[in-house]
Amino acid sequence: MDMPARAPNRNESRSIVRRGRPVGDREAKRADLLKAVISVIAQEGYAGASLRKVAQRAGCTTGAVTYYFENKEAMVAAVIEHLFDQFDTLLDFADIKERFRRWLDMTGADADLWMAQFQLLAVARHEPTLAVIFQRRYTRYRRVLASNLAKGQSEGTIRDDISADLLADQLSAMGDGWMMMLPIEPDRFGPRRIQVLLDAVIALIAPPRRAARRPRG
Amino acid sequence: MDMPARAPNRNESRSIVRRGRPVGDREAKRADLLKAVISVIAQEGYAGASLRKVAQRAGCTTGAVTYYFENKEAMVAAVIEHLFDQFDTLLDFADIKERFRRWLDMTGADADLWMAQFQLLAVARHEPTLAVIFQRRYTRYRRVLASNLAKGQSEGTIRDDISADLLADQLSAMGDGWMMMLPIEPDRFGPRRIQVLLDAVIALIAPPRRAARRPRG
Amino acid sequence: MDMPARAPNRNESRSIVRRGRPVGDREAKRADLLKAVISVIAQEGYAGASLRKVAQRAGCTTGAVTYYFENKEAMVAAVIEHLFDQFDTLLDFADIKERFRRWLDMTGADADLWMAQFQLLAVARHEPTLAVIFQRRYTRYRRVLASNLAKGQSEGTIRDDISADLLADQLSAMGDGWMMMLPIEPDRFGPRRIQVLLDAVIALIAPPRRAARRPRG
Amino acid sequence: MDMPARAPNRNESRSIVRRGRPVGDREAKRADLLKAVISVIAQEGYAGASLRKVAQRAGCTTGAVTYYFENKEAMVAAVIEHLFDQFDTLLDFADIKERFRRWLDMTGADADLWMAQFQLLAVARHEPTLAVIFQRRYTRYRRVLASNLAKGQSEGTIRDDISADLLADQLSAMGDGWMMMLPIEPDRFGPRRIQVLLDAVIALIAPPRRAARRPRG
DNA sequence: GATGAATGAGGCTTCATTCAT
DNA sequence: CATGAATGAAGCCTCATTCAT
Repeated sequence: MDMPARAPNRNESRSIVRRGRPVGDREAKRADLLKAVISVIAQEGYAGASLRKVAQRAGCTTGAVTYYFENKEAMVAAVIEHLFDQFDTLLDFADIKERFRRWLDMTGADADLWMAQFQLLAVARHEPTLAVIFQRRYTRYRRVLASNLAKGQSEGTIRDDISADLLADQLSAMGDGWMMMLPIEPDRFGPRRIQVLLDAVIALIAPPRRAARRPRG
Repeated sequence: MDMPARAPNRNESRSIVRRGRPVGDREAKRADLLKAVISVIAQEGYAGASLRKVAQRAGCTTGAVTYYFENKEAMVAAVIEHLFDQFDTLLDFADIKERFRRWLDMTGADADLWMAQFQLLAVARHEPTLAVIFQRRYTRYRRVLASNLAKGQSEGTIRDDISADLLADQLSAMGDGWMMMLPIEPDRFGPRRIQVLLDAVIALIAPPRRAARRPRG
Repeated sequence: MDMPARAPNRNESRSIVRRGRPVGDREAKRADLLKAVISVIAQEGYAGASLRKVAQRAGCTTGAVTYYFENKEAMVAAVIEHLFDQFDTLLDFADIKERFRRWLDMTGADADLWMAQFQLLAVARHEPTLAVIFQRRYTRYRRVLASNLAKGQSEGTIRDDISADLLADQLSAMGDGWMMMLPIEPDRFGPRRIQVLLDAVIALIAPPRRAARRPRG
Repeated sequence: MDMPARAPNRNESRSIVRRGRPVGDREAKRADLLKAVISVIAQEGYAGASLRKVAQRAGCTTGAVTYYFENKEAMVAAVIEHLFDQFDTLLDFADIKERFRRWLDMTGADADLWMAQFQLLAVARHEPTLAVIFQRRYTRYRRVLASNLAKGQSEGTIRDDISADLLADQLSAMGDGWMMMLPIEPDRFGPRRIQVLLDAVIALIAPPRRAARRPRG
């Protein structure tokens, strides 16, 4: 029988332990936990993101984590959805330059988001459940991006010799590639360098300059 | 112990090999093990790449693996070097189109290499020892790529309104981004689609059309 | 990365810990473990038979147990087979009385066997893998018992108004029932009482006295 | 706390029930919970009978279970008493054949009772508190059975060469043995086979035929 | 030179239990 | 009355690593 030894009397129990039903709002606590997970994954890698460590960072016990998430897998899935929710806010900025600006800001301020995203992408490769989420949300992301680019093309601010669809694909991949290298070569991604990279992207997708008319004599 | 802990680069190791003497089973066995590691990482993810599984795939015992590699970390380091050795062969093709062609081939034939590379990149994020290797070899890779692009610029086959250095950075990132999504959305990367993507890249870095518009006129 | 902190140097390690390849015979050690499992199950019940406790009783670590048995389930399956192997030795005694005598002895000396058997039977109810083993071996057991009884019937030492098959079924069930109550009411199963019970069984399956004398006429 | 920890026997509880007042939801809810526990134990085994699952099946929260039962142990004890209350109804049928008939019916209709009984018997082996209950109630059960058999002996319908006490013991064990195998080999216990088994039992305890031929003359 | 038995830490999960609300 | 958030121990298992043979 797996009845553990009697729980100690109240006198015996650790003095400060808080038991019983606490106040908190369920959703709020869940959000806190998600933040803790992202933070741990970003800073210690997915392999280091044990439930214990997550609980520790969130300031609760392991049991609490498994109380809010059925599974580790479910927890990670929730994290991925949460991350995309954050990234989707980028899409609200129709202007392509403004969006890159925002992106730039996030790289600095919410670096954890990118780090975690990258780690999870690697994990998702072998976890079909997670892969499905990535497919769904990435597809949506690229679709919006493409439609923005198409608008830019019709306005003449984006080159139109490459379809908006392909451009979206290329830009998305480029962003991912940087996100990927960012943690490995942080020195390469100081604010100034990022600015330069973004400018180059703008140039890359700009319509052929009129200047191009006389480049070579 | 008289065996080297770190896997020397190919260049270094070549030079130390005793001339007249057969290279011995040691190096061969090590190479077999490296292949096994890559295969396991590619197919089961880094998390699934236990020494046991590696040994199993290589058809030997766990002891053998720890005998040939001082450490798991040392083993992984050796794998990374090995992977870059493979990728470096891409750089032998000076022509940009030809290189993309090769890249395309590798994506299909040696898909394991990409998968493993991606997995290890994620791991390296939190393993300074491994991160250093990536920095060193990536930098070298981009330098060669940039010099190739510079040559293309001077020959007028590559647009020169963006510095070769930045172009190399962008292309490298784009390639990484695709490598990253390839395992997640394999359907998006059928041979035909890849062809289209590569054509678009060529267009992206080509000199502005006007030049292209009236070569035939 | 889940490389644990470096293992401590030999100097630091616990003084008496034995590492490296030991001498023992694989099968012998496995048998020892099986005995430990039976002992634990018998004395603490199946619920109390944690791998930890088994290892403790066997004088090794938990890891060792999982080294010898792929699973807890596999371990339990091995135990069941082992138990039936022991019980099968009972079948070597063709004479019905002699067999009961042996059975009596086992009840006293190897009481652990019965206790464990009972516990495992309860568990098997909800573990198909284990249930299959019980079915197979119980069927075999009853078949041999029935053939022994049939021989007794043809020799006139066993009543023949009930088929040997049914008698085997009844006796087997009766034995199981006692095995079941034995741990609950040990006081009811002292040597003397068991003797009485067995005598009663002999009487139960003996040919009707008068009828045997002048069968039908 | 003013609620009773142990579940009183039916007889006892009946007497304490306040006369004029409605029995209240409390007892009803408790009974519902008991049914849920039995159902869970029968279908998932004792190991699977967590408080959570019980609550789930009863359609209430975990807290409710611990509210109605001081302990898991107390809950289980209540279940055992409840089970014996059910079985005791068998004893109301003095006629031996009629009782077996009833027994047969229960095997089919209330199979859960047997399954749970068996599971709990295994658990009780190592839980003195529970074992005591089994001893008390089993003893009572056998006493009534023996007195019934003694009556049969005096009426000449039961063989009298074996004491009623021993016969009760044997029959009880046989029944337990079948109960034990029933979940393991359900195929062996179809309605027809059970009928045959019961007939054989009747034959087993019947007086030697010759006597039966000329009953009392 | 190679093996593989054994270790022990740590990961995920389940569970009975407590108690503020 | 009744709930359900939170606890913390324990269970099973996997793994990198060590080392006698």
